[in-house]
Amino acid sequence: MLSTLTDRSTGQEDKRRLILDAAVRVFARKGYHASRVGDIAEEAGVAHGLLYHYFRSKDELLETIFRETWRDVLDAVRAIEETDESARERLAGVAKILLRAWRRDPDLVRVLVREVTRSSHVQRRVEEIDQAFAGLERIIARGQEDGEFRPDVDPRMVSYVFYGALEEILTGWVLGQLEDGDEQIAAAEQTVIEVVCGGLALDREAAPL
Amino acid sequence: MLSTLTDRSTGQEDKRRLILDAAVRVFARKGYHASRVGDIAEEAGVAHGLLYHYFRSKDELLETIFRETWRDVLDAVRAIEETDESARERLAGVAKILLRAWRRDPDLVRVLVREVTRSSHVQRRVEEIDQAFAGLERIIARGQEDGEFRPDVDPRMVSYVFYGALEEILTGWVLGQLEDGDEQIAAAEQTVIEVVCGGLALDREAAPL
Amino acid sequence: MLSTLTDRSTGQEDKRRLILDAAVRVFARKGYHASRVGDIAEEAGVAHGLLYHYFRSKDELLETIFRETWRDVLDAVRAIEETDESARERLAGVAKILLRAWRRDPDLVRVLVREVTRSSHVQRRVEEIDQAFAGLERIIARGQEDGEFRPDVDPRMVSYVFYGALEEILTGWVLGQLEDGDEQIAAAEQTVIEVVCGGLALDREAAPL
Amino acid sequence: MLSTLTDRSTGQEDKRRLILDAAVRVFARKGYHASRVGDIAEEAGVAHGLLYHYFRSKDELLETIFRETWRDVLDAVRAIEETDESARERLAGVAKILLRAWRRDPDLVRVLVREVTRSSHVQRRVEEIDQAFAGLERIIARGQEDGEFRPDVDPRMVSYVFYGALEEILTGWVLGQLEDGDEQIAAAEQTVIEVVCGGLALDREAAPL
DNA sequence: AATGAATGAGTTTTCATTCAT
DNA sequence: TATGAATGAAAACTCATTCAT
Repeated sequence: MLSTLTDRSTGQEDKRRLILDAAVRVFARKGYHASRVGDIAEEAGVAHGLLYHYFRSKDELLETIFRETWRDVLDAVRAIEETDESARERLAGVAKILLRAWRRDPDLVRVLVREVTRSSHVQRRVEEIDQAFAGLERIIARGQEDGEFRPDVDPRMVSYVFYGALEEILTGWVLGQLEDGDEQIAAAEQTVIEVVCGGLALDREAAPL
Repeated sequence: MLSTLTDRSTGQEDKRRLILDAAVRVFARKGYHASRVGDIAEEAGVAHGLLYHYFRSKDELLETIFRETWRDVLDAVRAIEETDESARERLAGVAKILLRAWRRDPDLVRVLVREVTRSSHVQRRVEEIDQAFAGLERIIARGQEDGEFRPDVDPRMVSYVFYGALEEILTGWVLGQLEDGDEQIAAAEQTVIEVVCGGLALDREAAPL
Repeated sequence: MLSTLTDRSTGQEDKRRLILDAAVRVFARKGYHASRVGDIAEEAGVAHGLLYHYFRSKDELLETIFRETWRDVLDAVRAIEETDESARERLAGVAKILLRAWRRDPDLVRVLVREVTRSSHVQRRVEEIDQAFAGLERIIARGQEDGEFRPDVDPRMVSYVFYGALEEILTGWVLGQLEDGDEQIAAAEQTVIEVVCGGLALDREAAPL
Repeated sequence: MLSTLTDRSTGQEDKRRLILDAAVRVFARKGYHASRVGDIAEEAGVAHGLLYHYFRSKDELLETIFRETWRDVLDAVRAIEETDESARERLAGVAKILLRAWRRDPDLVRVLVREVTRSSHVQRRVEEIDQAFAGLERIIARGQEDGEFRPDVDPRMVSYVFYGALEEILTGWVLGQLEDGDEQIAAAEQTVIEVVCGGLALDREAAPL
């Protein structure tokens, strides 16, 4: 179920969803390129021709997975933006969503991390991703405006630092190079927040390189 | 020239190197999958059959690019480890090497950033990459032992945060979503160091999530 | 039509059969190795991709030709085994089937004779061939038990002598080194039977080498 | 050593012979088509380029093996023709040479049986083979003239029967479907002679089919 | 909606052969 | 003689996509 990432599952299991979920599993197992359309159809239990009733191409399948997932993330980030929390709490919220996705739906994360995030298929980072970055940037900028974060760093750059940190940890889990027990996942969240928000704290300002 | 990444160019231009360099250019231009073996041979000015004299397959070509590049990075990280600098200065050194690679050899960075997924898929993150991570981890752990960094975070996890931040910024440049003027490159270095090392500073210790 | 060898043609002409028949013609014309998959597809009037819908490889095509042909031969040999004829008459029946195949379907015989080596190389002589040999052996052994043939020779060895004689004659025809008019074909049958069955006659027993 | 077939080894081991012998071993092991020129060169311990000093092509290598072997066989058959033996003894001599070759040089027989005998490379049966057949035919015809063999069968056809029987037995040994202990080899010789010469005996004449 | 037979463009790889040294 | 780097023709096979049913 795609939407488990942010837990917005609708429960409806039509053929389209069947195919999409099968695609996630197959892509996770063999990688996008090594996955044949027939594999996905077989996994979904339908004829491979049917796939083309719902999706224009194999590529669109991947892009759809991508887009739908990020739409959820985007919604979640927006919801966080609308809370009354501190910037630090907001970033912690985002970290929690992304890192806990690994527990919720490892296959999906596997696909997103391995195939999409830096994919050259989806030539330009899909719009949704950019908007998630923009959300992060706004959270950070607001933190600066509110005097919570030091104002002398570019919030856009910091959003890259923050997102990159999260993604690298997910990658470590995907590739099995980082332990991913419940404790480690919690520790990961805390470390990222401690380090990044610690580094953004006001009294750190103007430290000479 | 592969070795420009860390400036260890030997000047020798044998056929093997010729092919490797051509591959970097072609992969950078069209992406690994869209690059035909014939394109690479043509770019190198040799018959495509010769390619198989030096490399087992198109895939081994990519793997070699990864391996050789990371071997250079690894050497550079080791050299940094052997200096008398502070942990912060050492991390700054690593950041400088990785981020300035974008200026030195954008094609190479383009390939490395865009095809990481393939390298890690095909051959689970080359050993050299792991060792570079281990170097980062040692630098951080030493910083903790020396009382420069707070001791309550897992150095391994922090190495992921640090490396992820750098990689994401490179990705931003590769995808054209982040400005990459000389100023911005310098700013990127400073921001990463400020934020991460700031967050690792001693007085940040034990801040509640 | 493959089955013309023993005249069991069903008349159904599905694509699979179309391809198989085309393969026989093309292999007969150019030899297995010199035949390109595209040639066969063209001869069959289908796209070459379709070939892989029905057969795993070019090799499986040849193997199938062998297997199906020998299955027919096997059936015919079994039918002969079930008659009330003398051993000599039974062997004559087998000789007739194999030698007259040259008239019925020269292309098929051409392929079988010229590519035996490949069939036996790739897949150690199809099971069907072995069973046909076993049938011959049983016919001969029965002839010995019934007192028709001398009992002091190994029936297995004799089946090789008998089959080898037939195959060599077919080879002579295929290579154009032996005349193959109707008369000669009849003479070949008679000669093989005369010589082999003559040599197996009871009063020949125990002749010193 | 090629010439072991009829034991005419000269003892000289020049590079040409080295390559030829290596080729026999490699062809025997992997089959002609699967054998690469490089394999043969490696087996011979020379650079593969050298092969082209002695032979025009890979094909000529096979043809040479073929031709040289059959020249030996041909000489042996001629020697037999010049003896004072009976036709039966002469045929026994030929059978002995061919069947015992399996013991002397199994690799060579393997190659001859699997790659050449019905090969489509050597489109036309090499002249030497034809001459060996002709020798057999003369022996048989002489047997008929001398009143040793029945005159009512075509000697040419009988030479095919005789040779085919021998070749099929060799094939059985090559493919491992026939036991090839010393006893069995002797039995094979005896069986072939008993059956074929028995069938050619005078009193068998005119038996109705 | 659903099927799966049919299509055919597209590319890596192999390997015999050549040739400069 | 001897080497092995260099060449390039040649072909099997894959698989996304279409479409008649």
